Amino acid sequence: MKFLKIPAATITRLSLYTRALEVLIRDQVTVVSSKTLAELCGVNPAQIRKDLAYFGQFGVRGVGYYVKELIFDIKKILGLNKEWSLAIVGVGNLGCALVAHENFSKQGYRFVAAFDADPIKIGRKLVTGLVIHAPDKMSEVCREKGVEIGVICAPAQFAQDIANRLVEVPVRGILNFAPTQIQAPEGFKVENVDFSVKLDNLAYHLTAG
Amino acid sequence: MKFLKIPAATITRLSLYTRALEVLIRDQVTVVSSKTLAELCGVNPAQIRKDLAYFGQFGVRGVGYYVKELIFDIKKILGLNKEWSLAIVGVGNLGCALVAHENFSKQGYRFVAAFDADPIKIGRKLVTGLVIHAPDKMSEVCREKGVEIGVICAPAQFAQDIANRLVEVPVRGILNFAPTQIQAPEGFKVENVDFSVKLDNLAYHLTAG
DNA sequence: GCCTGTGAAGACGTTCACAGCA
DNA sequence: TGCTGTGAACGTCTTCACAGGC
Repeated sequence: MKFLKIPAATITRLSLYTRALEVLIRDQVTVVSSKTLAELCGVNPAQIRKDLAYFGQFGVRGVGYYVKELIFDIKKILGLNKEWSLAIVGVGNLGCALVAHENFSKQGYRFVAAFDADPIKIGRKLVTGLVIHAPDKMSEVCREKGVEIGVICAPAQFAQDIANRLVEVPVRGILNFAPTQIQAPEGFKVENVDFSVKLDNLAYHLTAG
Repeated sequence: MKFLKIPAATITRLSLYTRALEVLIRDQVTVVSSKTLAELCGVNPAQIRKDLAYFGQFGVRGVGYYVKELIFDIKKILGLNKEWSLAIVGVGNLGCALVAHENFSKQGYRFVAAFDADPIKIGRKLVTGLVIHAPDKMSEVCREKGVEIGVICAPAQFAQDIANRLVEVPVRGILNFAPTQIQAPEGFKVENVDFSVKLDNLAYHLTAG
């Protein structure tokens, strides 16, 4: 069923489903219905069934879904049955925190390279042992380390420039923490993590609603 | 026009518009058309006009929008014409990075309280001078400091418990960085900042697309 | 009986196309 | 002429409702 267009929201939800399923595994639950899983994720049961239906049939009628099988299948769909190599660009407070953050490694995302424009930082090591390189080493180091995803964690005014370098390397995708829209070539995937926008959303709802 | 339902995506875009407008102000641009602004934000021009139309009429036909007026109006809509008081709960690497992050203060978001369950951290001060309190002081300290928004930056397994405390204080909204869905009472606003999910999205697109 | 898988219906958001106005 | 403001058309996503199968 891969040929029909899959909503972006479906992919995001699949990611949430794996989390809920991991909790179920920890609790020794072996089978789950779309109804139960839906409650855990805060979505509609039909939504779950439809999301899964884009990729095949994973359940047993009258029974539900086998938790371990389902999580395996979803992870395979998402491409989480491999390790992904990341590079961090900009190792300020936030960048360092991300590299050290255990959620990434738990999920199979490994930081294998680090870059910063600050001459004082270049050559120094992060707590993980990762050496900080100058930005002009980006192509060389990223290719050598097989970097697939670049994580931009620099001030907004440098973000586009960094993105251009990452596209040139080439890496395959970018996770952008800088509060700015990044232009990238057609087909090149950029995901934004934008907490200012989320805060503004809160501010709006607390003001108006 | 406040009585008709406003799409969540509209609010998110308003936030992006302010950013683009701030760049225009820096570049001394005084008037902008929906077409130009749309290009800067990567959206459709009609989308911008429709988004603004939910809240009134801000442009001049045949001319466009006056940049300074428009940014003022949008900020007012979003509730950014005041300062917001935040509390950070969980001052690990990421929590510290957020408190120190200048994007928050630039936008009028101030961290006025900090909490952590680690006994070693309690009583210590962050680089900003903020004292770290024990979680059981949450009600007392938050009320005293007038905290409006709680920022959860603790491991996933503690997030719901922290959220419950924050709801009890009560704060008015929650920004959640923990990778888990938080249950909150009807009408209580929770925004999630979820970089694992964003990475999973990248992984999917790099695998399938 | 129970729960999945799925076409059809409904809700929602975006884009078009043009009327209205400087 | 140029650009906003907006109803109508379009497309997309979500939910319903039930057929299919254990």
